[in-house]
Amino acid sequence: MKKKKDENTEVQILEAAKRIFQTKGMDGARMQEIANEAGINKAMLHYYYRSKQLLFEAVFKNAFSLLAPQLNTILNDDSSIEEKIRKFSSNYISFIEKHPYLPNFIIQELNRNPGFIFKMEENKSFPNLEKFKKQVDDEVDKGFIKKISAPQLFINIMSLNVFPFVAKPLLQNLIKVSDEEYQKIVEERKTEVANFIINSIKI
Amino acid sequence: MKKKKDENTEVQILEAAKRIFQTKGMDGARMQEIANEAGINKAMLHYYYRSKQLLFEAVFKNAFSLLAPQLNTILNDDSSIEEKIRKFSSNYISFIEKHPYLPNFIIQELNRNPGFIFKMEENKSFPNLEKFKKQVDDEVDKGFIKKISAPQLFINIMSLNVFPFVAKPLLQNLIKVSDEEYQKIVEERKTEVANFIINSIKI
DNA sequence: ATATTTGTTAACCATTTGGTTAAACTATTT
DNA sequence: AAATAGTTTAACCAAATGGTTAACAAATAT
Repeated sequence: MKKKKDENTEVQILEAAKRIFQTKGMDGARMQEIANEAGINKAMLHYYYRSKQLLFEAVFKNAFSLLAPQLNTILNDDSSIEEKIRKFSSNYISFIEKHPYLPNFIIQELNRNPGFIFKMEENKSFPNLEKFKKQVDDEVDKGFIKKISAPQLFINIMSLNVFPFVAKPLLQNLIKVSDEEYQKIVEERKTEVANFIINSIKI
Repeated sequence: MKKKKDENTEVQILEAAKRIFQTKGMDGARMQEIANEAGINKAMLHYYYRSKQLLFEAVFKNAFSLLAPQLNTILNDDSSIEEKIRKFSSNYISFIEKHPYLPNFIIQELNRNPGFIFKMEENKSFPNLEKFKKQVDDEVDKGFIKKISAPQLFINIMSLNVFPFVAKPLLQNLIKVSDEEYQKIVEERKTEVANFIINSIKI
């Protein structure tokens, strides 16, 4: 076997670590397994990332920085609340279909270690609710939408969009449908969710 | 130290295991930690439950059997859809406030091992959606509520009620509130969620 | 060309971990 | 009270695990 300076060994490790950590979580993942997945020696993981903890943090930050911009769609954007809800619901579901393990990974690891989110807050692209809050209050005042607090509306939007992915194994078995049927239901939700929310808040 | 046949050593182990498994998950939990929590020797865990896997399954089944009856409230009950939604949202949030780790535990472990739910399905109290489905279709036909499919409505109800607990570390930091304020917001949701849903589906 | 830095590996190491064992202790049966 | 069955413990064990080391190879600098 030849050895060559492979500029992206570091990247390959991160990609492999992403796959393993996102499916097995920090505790369930094994360094050896990540090395195998990357097709390299275990010592390389430590050479590039020092420890399991640091490698994990690199993966987590990476995952979070994918999710954050999605949230900003709904928060910092000049369209109306109604437009935002439609755009977000459709975009977000499409986005997660491309990264199915992402929401669960983030939620699971934040529950394991809630203090972890503070490391994310430093990031300048950390989602900020201020603008959304002002806008909701404003549209309520002007009588465009029914009275609702911005945090509650935000929680509702997130819940309806994210939960079906996070709880897929449970929901799918409760409503007793195949993978394909569940997939179809989720697909429908790209418009269904927005309609449901707007129905509820419109005057 | 005196030894006495303690009829509930087995129960104490289960209680300790519940606390540890529900906070750390299967992979993060350590048998020694469970033994310490129960105040007994590690060998006892194996004496009563054979292996970590079996102890875990006992805990999981126990947790699931707490949750299942809550779901049946909404599924097999003779009140109207509207009443069901109000009752469920209020009851369920109260219930989880008493068992805060439960939903996350179940969801996390089902994601780790989706095949696991089949072991639950055998249980006769496993929630069944048939009645709810009929009822929704019926009320839609009669024009009591807007057109919506039962699975979508069910997913919406579950999402709005469960997600705020599962994603607490994330949501709380996004809307930037203290523990007490978040707690207050969740409390409000006992009625807020039901109103939100009913607003959306009522004619 | 040669020295030096960077990348890579196999072998190794200390600790942790789930699980076992054999003996002791307690309760129950005879 | 002696035998038996059930409960508990300390000590032990093998495998797994995160991490290190020393030697070697490739690329880069001198």
